Amino acid sequence: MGGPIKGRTHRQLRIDLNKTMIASVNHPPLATPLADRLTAAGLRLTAPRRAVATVLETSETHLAPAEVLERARAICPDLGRATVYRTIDALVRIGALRPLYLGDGPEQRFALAEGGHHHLVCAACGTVVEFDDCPLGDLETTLAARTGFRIHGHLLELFGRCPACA
Amino acid sequence: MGGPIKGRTHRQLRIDLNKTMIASVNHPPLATPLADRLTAAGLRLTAPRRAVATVLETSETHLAPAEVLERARAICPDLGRATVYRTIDALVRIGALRPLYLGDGPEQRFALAEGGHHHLVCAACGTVVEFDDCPLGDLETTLAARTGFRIHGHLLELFGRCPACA
DNA sequence: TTGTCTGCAAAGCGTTTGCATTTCG
DNA sequence: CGAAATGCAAACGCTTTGCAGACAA
Repeated sequence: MGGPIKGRTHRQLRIDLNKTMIASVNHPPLATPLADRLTAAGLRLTAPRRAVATVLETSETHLAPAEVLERARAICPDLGRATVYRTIDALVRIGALRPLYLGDGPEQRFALAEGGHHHLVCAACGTVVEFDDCPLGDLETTLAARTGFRIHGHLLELFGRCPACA
Repeated sequence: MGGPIKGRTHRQLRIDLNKTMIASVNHPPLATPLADRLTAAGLRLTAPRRAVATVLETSETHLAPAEVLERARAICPDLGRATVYRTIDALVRIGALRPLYLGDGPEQRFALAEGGHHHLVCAACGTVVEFDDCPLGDLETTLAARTGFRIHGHLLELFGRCPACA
């Protein structure tokens, strides 16, 4: 039977490759608060939205809607599921948040759109190693000029097998 | 009301940046047939699996399970939904296929794991521009050496707004 | 032959929607 | 005050699972 893809857990490690990395350090995002992004986009800033924004901004990992709901309820107890989805939708459309897929279940996960996200994903066990630096500054510039896109950030996922699964 | 993220369609364009691109051309994957990968992994090669593998290999775009089912039925008429999901699961776990998210609906999409996939995604309308070259060869090598991962391929998604939506 | 794989249909569950009410501006 | 946003709960639709039969090796 097709094995349980679900068996894979959502683990995230973080490594610092500064010493061995190429160049062009990508400093962490300035993290203009998501709340500001909402108002700047002409959307109303409500308590539920503020709670969702705060959770997304302060999380160390890439959250799924259910996790956002759970954590945000600590700030805004009456928060409803639907509002979480709707707020995330809004943030994605404004370009403040971006969807991503880490391969450990059918739920969607999100990350701040600003800056870059770099993952090393194990196809077998779902382990995700995150690293901070990457040499994509030039590419972003080139592509922006060439295509007319306004680029907010990027996601780089290297896919393979971790030492334990290889 | 939270706008319909669904309103965004799954469009894919393709551009050739050879002329303006940096260097390090990433030649297309050798595409060891997916069917071979299955047998190599000790899995049985059945007609349904062969059909799914063929569809995934020959598609120009990144398919969702429902699309794979539809197309594969042209080859294997009795193919069932469950088998498509199970086969995709198997392919992901052996590292031949990789999940990805393009932001235009809740369904998962997949791409061959070998080689690279490079997208320029518009946060507003969901348009995806695909490009073929990227300068990540060195990074893959460095990371593989540093982390012990065996890297099959990568996904690079630049997130922003297309000219029309900006 | 035998354990794997398949199709079917039901179950599961993450996401979306309708609507009356509340809230921001 | 008027439009936008919210919560609830039902509706949806994609994905997974149980099982008996079919099939690769």
